[in-house]
Amino acid sequence: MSLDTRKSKILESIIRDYVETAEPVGSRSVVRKHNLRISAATVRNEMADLEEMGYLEQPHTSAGRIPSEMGFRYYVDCMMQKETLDDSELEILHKILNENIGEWSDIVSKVGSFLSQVTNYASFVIVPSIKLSEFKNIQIIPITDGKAMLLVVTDVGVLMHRRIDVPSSISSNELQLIGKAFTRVLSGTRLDEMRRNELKALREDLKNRRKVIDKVLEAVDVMMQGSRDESVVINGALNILNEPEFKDMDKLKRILTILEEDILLKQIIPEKISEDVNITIGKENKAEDIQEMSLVVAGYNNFGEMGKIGVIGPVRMEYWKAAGTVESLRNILDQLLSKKYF
Amino acid sequence: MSLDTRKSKILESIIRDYVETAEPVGSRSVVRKHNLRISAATVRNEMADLEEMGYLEQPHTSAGRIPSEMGFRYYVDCMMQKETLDDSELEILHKILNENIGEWSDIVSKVGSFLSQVTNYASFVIVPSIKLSEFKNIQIIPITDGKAMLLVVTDVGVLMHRRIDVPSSISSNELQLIGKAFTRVLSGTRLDEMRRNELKALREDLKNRRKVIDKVLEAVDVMMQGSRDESVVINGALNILNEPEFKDMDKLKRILTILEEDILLKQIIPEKISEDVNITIGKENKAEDIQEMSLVVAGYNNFGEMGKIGVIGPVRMEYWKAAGTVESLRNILDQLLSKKYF
DNA sequence: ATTAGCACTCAATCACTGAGAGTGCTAACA
DNA sequence: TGTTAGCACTCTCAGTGATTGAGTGCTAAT
Repeated sequence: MSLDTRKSKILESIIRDYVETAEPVGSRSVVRKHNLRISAATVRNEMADLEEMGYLEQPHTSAGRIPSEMGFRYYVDCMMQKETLDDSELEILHKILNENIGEWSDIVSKVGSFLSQVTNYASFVIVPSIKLSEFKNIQIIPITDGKAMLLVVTDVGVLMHRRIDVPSSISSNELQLIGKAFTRVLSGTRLDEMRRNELKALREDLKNRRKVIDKVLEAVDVMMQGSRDESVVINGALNILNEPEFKDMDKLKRILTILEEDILLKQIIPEKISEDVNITIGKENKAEDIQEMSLVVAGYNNFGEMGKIGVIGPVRMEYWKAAGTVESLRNILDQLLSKKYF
Repeated sequence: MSLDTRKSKILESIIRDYVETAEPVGSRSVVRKHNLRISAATVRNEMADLEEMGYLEQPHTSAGRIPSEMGFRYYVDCMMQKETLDDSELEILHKILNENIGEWSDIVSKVGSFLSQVTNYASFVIVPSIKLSEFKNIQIIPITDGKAMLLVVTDVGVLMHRRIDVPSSISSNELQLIGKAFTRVLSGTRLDEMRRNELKALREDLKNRRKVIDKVLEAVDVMMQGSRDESVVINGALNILNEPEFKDMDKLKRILTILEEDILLKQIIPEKISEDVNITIGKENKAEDIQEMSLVVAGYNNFGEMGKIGVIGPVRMEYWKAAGTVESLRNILDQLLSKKYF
């Protein structure tokens, strides 16, 4: 259902006012602030229409109107212009990205922190699990008598390390040899296929060092378990303290608990999202706990797997800004990753 | 100044009641709940005395009394019996510690999480910087053309890794050689003394690979910067949402912001602490931001440096439980570390 | 020294009121 | 026919007593 120009203008005015002030918007202030050339009475009539259509609602008879979730949905679908990063923001972003080109996880956390700062909502970045990447190199480095460090480098450069016990009789050189043997056999193998592979050959190759091999396999197994899940980086969760709709302690606690716990957050974000920026508003969210919140999510391409980046905030959200910023940052992540920089 | 038995009993009753209910305690309820064999009127007289001495205060004339910070201090210094972990808690703890003996940082975060769960306050563990440990082993592992991973293992087993650029002409073997050369020269050197050391000799040794060496040194430098500071692990910050004294949004936000930011938290914890469990109550804290909170901190021995573990909560804190738990966990950390398990 | 009794104090709660914001409706107007 | 001015109406919010009840401090009796 489409609205005529005037109704659209009024709806937009109300949305912008309400998002800014968190107060119901009256007919007078619509006319005043957006100096439309019509009277408050006319606006009142239109507002009554919009309410009947379901785009607005009234907290009580003598209050102004606030946009319904359906109203926000209409705005997002039919009227919204994404507002991209302005020059000063871009400058900050580039400064951040050039600062200290460390691990990929550094970039992710920096971009996430930037996102939450620019939008003033909680941001999240989901980095897909690395289970599909390949072994590149395996090393065993002695630490002390009987202790060694197992290092695994994958083709996308992710490093996993874990302490293992080794017989104290074994020499540094031998450990190196064992590492090399592993590397030789497993190099190029997908991590999740490792078990089925030529471990027999490896055992054969190093049959007199079965103990170390077992330890290594055990450790690799634990690593796999640890890296099986996607990881989540959350930033700016405390931003919701600024939103008047969460002055209630119980609500606040529920939401903050979710925003603090990676696992809980993951369960909340829609599994399937489209290529574009995805917006789910209030009750559109499946997860009960966040039916008073909105999500703005985009997927980025992380070595073939889909990662996700987005913000979570109140239904009364600056969707235009959030959507624009999330989209920009998604593109930046895509770009950084496609460079094969890492 | 010491109190007679009856005054002590009354003070303790009031403290326990107030800590539990967060409400001022009246003379009647003191008699009732702790069935003392004296009348409310007598208690009133004693309470008036205690107030004059500064151990109690009255929010307003017709309210009961609440313990002053001085009252808590007296209780902590002269009356408190630390309440250690009970059997079921100990069982949980041991289960947790046996679960998955991974990195030292895993242990720290598990112990921290346990601490916050048992006490219902925010817990923190400060792990001292590793700058005083020694190089053990340096490796350079090629990842792709022109990219390699630099690995540094120290004697206490801490691993640092960082990607570096290398000339794409260089071979895997050569990288290994360079790593070995570094290891040979730097092994046993304290990390913070590295710069002054025989880097010249190293340069001589590998004069044709100056570029790689510079990259490595640069990377090590960045690593040093990153590991110069002690690290902080915070758990259960949201516990303060349960405390009625923080229903005020501004207060809440100030505190939570501190509890979210490692750096801010570090600034708050006293530099110098004694061997025993340290308790600072309300305004005893130097940091202005937490003058409505109390700290319970103990130091543990982390390879010769002092680490810290503790909780932060409202002045109305269960000091007996907090102090006992912090002390127990400090001892556990000490024990784990002295085992040279890592 | 302890206690019972009593007057007193003060926060918290509730009902009431007036002000103000905003609406819906009606009638007049272009 | 669409727009507007005007007005009565509704509902929230802030402020004002009035009331209640918990708890005290003091005094006089034990």
